[in-house]
Amino acid sequence: MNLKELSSYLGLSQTTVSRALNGFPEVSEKTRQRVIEAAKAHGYMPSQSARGLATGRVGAIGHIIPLGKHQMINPHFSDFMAGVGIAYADFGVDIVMKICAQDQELATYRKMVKSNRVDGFVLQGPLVDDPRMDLLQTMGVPFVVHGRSAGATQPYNFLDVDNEGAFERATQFLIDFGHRDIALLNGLETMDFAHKRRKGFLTVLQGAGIPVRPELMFSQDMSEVYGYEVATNILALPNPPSAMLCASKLVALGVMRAIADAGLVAGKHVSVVTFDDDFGFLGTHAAVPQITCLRSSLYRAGTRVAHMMMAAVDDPLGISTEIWEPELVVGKSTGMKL
Amino acid sequence: MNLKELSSYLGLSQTTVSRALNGFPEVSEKTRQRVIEAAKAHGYMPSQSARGLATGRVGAIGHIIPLGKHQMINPHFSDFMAGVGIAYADFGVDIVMKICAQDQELATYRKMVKSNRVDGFVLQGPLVDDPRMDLLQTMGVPFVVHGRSAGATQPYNFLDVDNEGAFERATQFLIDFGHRDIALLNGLETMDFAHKRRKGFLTVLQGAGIPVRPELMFSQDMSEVYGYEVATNILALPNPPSAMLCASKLVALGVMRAIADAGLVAGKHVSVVTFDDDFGFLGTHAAVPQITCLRSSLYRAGTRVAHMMMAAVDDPLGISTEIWEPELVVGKSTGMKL
DNA sequence: TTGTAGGCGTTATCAA
DNA sequence: TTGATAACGCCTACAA
Repeated sequence: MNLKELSSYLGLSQTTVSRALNGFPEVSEKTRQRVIEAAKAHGYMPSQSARGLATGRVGAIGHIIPLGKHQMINPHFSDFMAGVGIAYADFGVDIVMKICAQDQELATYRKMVKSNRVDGFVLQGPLVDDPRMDLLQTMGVPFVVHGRSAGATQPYNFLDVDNEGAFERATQFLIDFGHRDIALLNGLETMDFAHKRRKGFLTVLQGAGIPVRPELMFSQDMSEVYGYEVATNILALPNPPSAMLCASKLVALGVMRAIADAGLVAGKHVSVVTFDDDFGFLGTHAAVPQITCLRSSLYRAGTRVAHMMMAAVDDPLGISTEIWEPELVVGKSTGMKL
Repeated sequence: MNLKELSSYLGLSQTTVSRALNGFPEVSEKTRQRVIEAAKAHGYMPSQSARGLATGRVGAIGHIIPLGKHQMINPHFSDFMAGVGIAYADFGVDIVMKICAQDQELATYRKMVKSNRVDGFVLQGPLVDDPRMDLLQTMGVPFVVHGRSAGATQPYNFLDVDNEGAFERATQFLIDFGHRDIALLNGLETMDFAHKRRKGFLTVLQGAGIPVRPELMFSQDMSEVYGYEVATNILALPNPPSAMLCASKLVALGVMRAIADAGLVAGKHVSVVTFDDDFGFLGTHAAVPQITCLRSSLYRAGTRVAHMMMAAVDDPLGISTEIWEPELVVGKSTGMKL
């Protein structure tokens, strides 16, 4: 059933039916009701291709996932996407997801724009210097960044957590407990978020006059194994750290395992603080409810970004930015330095 | 740049340019080259909306993810999607991903079909009795199932692993080691794969004349915590199992943790076998390389399903089915019953 | 308040 | 081998 059939069935013009369905004010309420009912009864839905062609809006937002950056195979990503997807549903918008080889990323953006596949993009995992913003800005396509990019030259829409401030607070929190030898198990520092966390960490250390120990600073893809191996190694140092600051709960889980394996107790012999993106499938809440963390919901970030995206499509010129402050949740993994 | 502009630039008709670009044989090689070069130079890409309207093919496959079934927030899902996505790229096809509330699932399929959003669907996580197949079959939409559904009435395209056979082998493997008290930590048995695994498990137990102990059989959403808690409980039984069969590496990780916490050694005091979907982000290979497992790659399954999907779109009547046999990889988590 | 007619960018049919 | 021309299904001035 298409518009033509539906309207001839109703004895109305396509125009009137279209207007009735799209909520135009000039249609009489009586006609509108009749149209809406008939549409529902016959299961009429406008063809997205036709509508896209006519309006220039295709009702889809692009999410491009370069494989090999571990974005896809990664719970942080999934949780965020769930939030985005649920919010899009309210707008009748779809996710067009494109998974591509890493070196095809920019080309993929270009193709999707040229072929008019989407009305805009959500960018995830921004780097310190990220070429995507420039590309999309010169192409004139609306986009929203989850995170920020320190190297950006023009204003752009973004939603970020205050990574720098969060790690300042966490570091200060540990210092207040008397810790001076603090390890940093950061994410990859080409990523903007990790760059900012490192910055926050160093700012507070230096402010407190604590010498930086580069051998306690790590920057890697976040995984359980990474946490386990690094923690195992540094706990075996002649002068081991008394506290560890982790970039992800995944990493912290590995750290906790290493601490246990070393016969130590977290919160007593070693303090652990982690950034907690608060995701569900590992059941980490139940497993290790006790880790002190900076918490921010990726799911909620996703829904918010989706709303910002819709606004950006409606008004390509307006810029909106948001920075969220993570909550510091004190658990049992932190305590006074022995 | 659109077709009209490109063709007038070339001094050719739109028809000829379109034909040249789409590989029609009647175009002279010389013209074709000229067209292809100009198209590349100007970055021309056909509008998908227009093409979709003209051909009826929109170049997109639907993946509908009901939230709350833990599909999205789940590494099994991600790994499979990565494979699918990479394979689609070769066909110039996109994933249209729709995340919806659980009770909206069937309605969402209907809407996407009616609005002509996609050329077909990939179905994941089929239940023993799954209404989706019937729906899509009556709507006449091509689809491929990753997995199977025992309750299906009509033939359909699917790719599955031999879950029943795999668990038969695993169970026999443990029995051969002298184990008789074997726990089953299965996935949710409304899911077809879990149903089949249970069946395989029971078949072999009964064939060997080993009494079934229902208090050692569990069926839940697969997570680390599930494995940990169940294993902790059953190891404390007066008559604990000497072996455990897990539905997922996530579950097995929890089991291993519980075994360690109980001061036992896997492969010595307790044998553990797991289904291993072989995903990467947890770095489980490095962390626990030793668990005996039935292994099958979700990523490869994804690429295969994508190819089957493309074939199904080209020939909506042809049915193709595939069943893969997982590999039994013997690790150190299994040994003779003490 | 409703209808007519043209256009969105392709592909497909038919003729040259 | 190429080119007019008519769809594809919808939206939207403009007219009534």
